[in-house]
Amino acid sequence: MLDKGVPAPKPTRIQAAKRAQILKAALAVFSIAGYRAATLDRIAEEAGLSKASLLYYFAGKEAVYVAVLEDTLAFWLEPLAALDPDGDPLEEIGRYITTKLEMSKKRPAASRLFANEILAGAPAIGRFLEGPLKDLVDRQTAVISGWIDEGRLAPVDPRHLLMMIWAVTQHYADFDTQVQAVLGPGAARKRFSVARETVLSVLLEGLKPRG
Amino acid sequence: MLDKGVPAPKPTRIQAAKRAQILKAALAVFSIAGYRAATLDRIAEEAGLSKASLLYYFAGKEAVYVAVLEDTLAFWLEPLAALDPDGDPLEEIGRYITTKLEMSKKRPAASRLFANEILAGAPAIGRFLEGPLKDLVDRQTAVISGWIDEGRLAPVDPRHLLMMIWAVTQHYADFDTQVQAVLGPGAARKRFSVARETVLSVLLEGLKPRG
DNA sequence: GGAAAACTTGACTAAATGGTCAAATTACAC
DNA sequence: GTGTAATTTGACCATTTAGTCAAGTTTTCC
Repeated sequence: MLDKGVPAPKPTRIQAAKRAQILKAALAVFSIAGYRAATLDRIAEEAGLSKASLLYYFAGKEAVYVAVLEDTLAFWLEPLAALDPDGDPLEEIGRYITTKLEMSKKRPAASRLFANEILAGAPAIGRFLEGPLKDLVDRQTAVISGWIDEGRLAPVDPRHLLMMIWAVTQHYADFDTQVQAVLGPGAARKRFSVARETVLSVLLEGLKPRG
Repeated sequence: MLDKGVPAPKPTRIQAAKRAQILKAALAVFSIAGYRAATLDRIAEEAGLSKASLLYYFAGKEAVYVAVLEDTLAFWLEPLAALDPDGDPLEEIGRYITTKLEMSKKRPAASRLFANEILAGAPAIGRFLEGPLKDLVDRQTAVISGWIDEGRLAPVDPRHLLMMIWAVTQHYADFDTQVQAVLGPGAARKRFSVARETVLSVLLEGLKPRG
């Protein structure tokens, strides 16, 4: 997005490797601390190089941040694009919920990174939200609306349905501290499997076409 | 909690007024920026006094932050404590959801303040989560479990049910930027009323006792 | 093996920011 | 009104941190 100068010189093997290394470290640090509290020194340490060296690969703190966001966005939205219009509605939505919960479990840093960014008012990805994200949501809500029109799903607002699913699934990544505190040390271990059962049970039952 | 020295001298009328004024400004600033990005200069400006003056009323940045959190916590949890064991389960839960959504609409700063704090790992209120909050949740999940045992509610894990409700309702405060971007300028105006309909419809239907 | 390019970093600068303090101003009790 | 306590703040200090740079080291390519 805002990488190289004009003619985009080919990146060396070392550049690719180091940039990936830095992005991994940056995700870890930004997702825990947020943009402002994260420091380049901390990211450099996590990536195993000096701050000056880090700044040889990225133009500045903001450039690192934007790169991490872009690097993670596509991955995070992938499952939504995978909704199959020809599949069974409840199965498709159930699979989407399961996948999103699995992602919250395995890649909580990605979810927290976005949570921090959106909470701060989405200064870096505001355009993305209004553009590509809205487009994807428009497309997939059309699929859901189709299912509703065919009477295979309860009639609810498809956009807000998606938001409910995002809210519930990402909650287990973003607010894990609270989840674990409230569940207590015993139940915290199984939190993701019980969450899956509960969420699937309530949402799928609530979405069944009404007699 | 960590206010005065030993004998707790009586606060003047001016002190009470100024502290309230500062807390209001601090909520606005902390909730948007998070702890680290918020500056005392910004809070002082918002409160209409100098930074030095602000520090006459509070021991330091952290003291202001803790005071704001404490000031907001009880208010935020109030509706949960109001669940009536003798009421109709679906009505009680529906009222809880409606109240929480209403709070997200009217006091989004409070929700965002907690979201930032929990995302950062709850450094300031970790003890509160494990203590008073967990106790309240334990008490109210017992109420819900009672309803389930009586067959008046679908059998779901009551703790995760509460988390679903928190997730969905607070989402509309914490992620409002995303919500508005995805809904588009037209639908954003009515977002809270459509959210209420959708959330109530899906969750209450999903919680009806199963035949 | 040598030169050029790519890479690395310690030392530095400038800006932001939490916090201190002494001096000035205001509020209040009598 | 006068004196004391409460309040206010400009000026200042110390620390943190993003970003620069020149001087070195390593890699690459012939």
